[in-house]
Amino acid sequence: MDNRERILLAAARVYAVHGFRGATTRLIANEAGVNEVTLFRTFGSKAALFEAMMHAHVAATPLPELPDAPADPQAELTSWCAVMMAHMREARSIIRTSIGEMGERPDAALSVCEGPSCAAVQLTAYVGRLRAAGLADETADVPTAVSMFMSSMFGDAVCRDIMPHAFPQPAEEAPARYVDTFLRAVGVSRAAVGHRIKASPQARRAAAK
Amino acid sequence: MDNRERILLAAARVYAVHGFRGATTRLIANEAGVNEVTLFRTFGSKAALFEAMMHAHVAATPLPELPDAPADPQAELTSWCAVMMAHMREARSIIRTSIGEMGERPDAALSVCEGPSCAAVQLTAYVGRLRAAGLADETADVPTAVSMFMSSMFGDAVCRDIMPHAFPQPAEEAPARYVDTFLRAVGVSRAAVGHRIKASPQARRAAAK
DNA sequence: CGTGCAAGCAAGTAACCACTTGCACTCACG
DNA sequence: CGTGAGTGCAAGTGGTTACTTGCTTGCACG
Repeated sequence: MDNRERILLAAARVYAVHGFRGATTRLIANEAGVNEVTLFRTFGSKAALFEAMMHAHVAATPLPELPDAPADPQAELTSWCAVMMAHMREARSIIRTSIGEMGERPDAALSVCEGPSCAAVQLTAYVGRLRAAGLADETADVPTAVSMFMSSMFGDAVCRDIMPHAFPQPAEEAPARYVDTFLRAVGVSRAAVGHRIKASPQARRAAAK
Repeated sequence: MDNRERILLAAARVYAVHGFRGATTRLIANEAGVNEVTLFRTFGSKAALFEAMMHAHVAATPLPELPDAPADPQAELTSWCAVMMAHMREARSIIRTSIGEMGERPDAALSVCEGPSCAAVQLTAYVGRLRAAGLADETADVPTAVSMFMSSMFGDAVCRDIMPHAFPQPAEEAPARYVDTFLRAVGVSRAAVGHRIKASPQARRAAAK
């Protein structure tokens, strides 16, 4: 691992705890085990360093995907949700700090919210496919359900460690429970899914993969 | 309005934008229209000023209450939810900043989360009363539903202004829609409520108030 | 061997910060 | 009128911060 990478990782760690103002170049250099001057020679300025850090961070976390042809919504959504939450939980300190600095540095917060935004679009499209396949209730308030589901995932991943009493179920059970409640809200019952999967050639094809 | 109050309000405004480190005593004094020295003579130190500011802030926002005897869950929860969200939305900048400084100043974040925590307890108790009155499904996963509902309210109130696309419904419709989805999740249908209210003397008493 | 590049080290600079001190002013209250 | 509390103003203190400069060291490569 070269110095550049070491500094980027150290900057992320220090930023997560102390914020932009509190993350002094001295602290970062110590954490990275390099001389403070090296930091300036490599990145030019503190601001440039943090820009590079944010960019590297979002580039390193790819979104999970939802299948084009839904076969088992409960299982597919649960694993998708678990991966999303794991990503967000891992970055929770950086997310919190970035959101907290929204007033001073909007760019950081916006780049952090990019991932969840794309995920919401993905999820909405997936529910659209469920509907097209006749698996979801046509009258459900899908936008509201999606937004509540995303809020729950985000809130759990980012806040569980600081206010654990707000999340009664154990962390490993949470994705399945959120998905369960979400599916009920958009009118996808287990019975209906089992019934339709047998009836729908599209779903049968997907399940056969 | 005396100087002390003026400084407290100015401190809240500056803190909401710049955070603890960024909220310099000079900035606060300018914002309050007083001399910087007055700030130190009144509060002693910057830390003491912010402690007083946080204390004054939580003392100034009382929680809304849910009725002891549920009569119209949909209406009661919607107005409760609207008041809660209005409170949180008004303090959203301070909430964001405090949460962002969790790593450095845990006290601030915890005092900010105090209100929503009490609200969750209130809500859970209310659903318990719905169950006791035979108005809610005994098999529903109430803790998960409550936690998702709280996350949705919190997320909407705190994040809607910075990522509006994540909240598709207009702000004024959101409480009713969240409550609707929540009630479905805990098995309270409008039909069942109407039916049981006529049958339950407890509910009739409450409705007569 | 010599050349050049990357890195460390020591020191310094200009700005900013929380906080202090000393003095002058004002104004209600006796 | 006098006194004391509350405030403003100017200046300063010690510490921290981002960033710079000048010099030295180690090491790969021709």
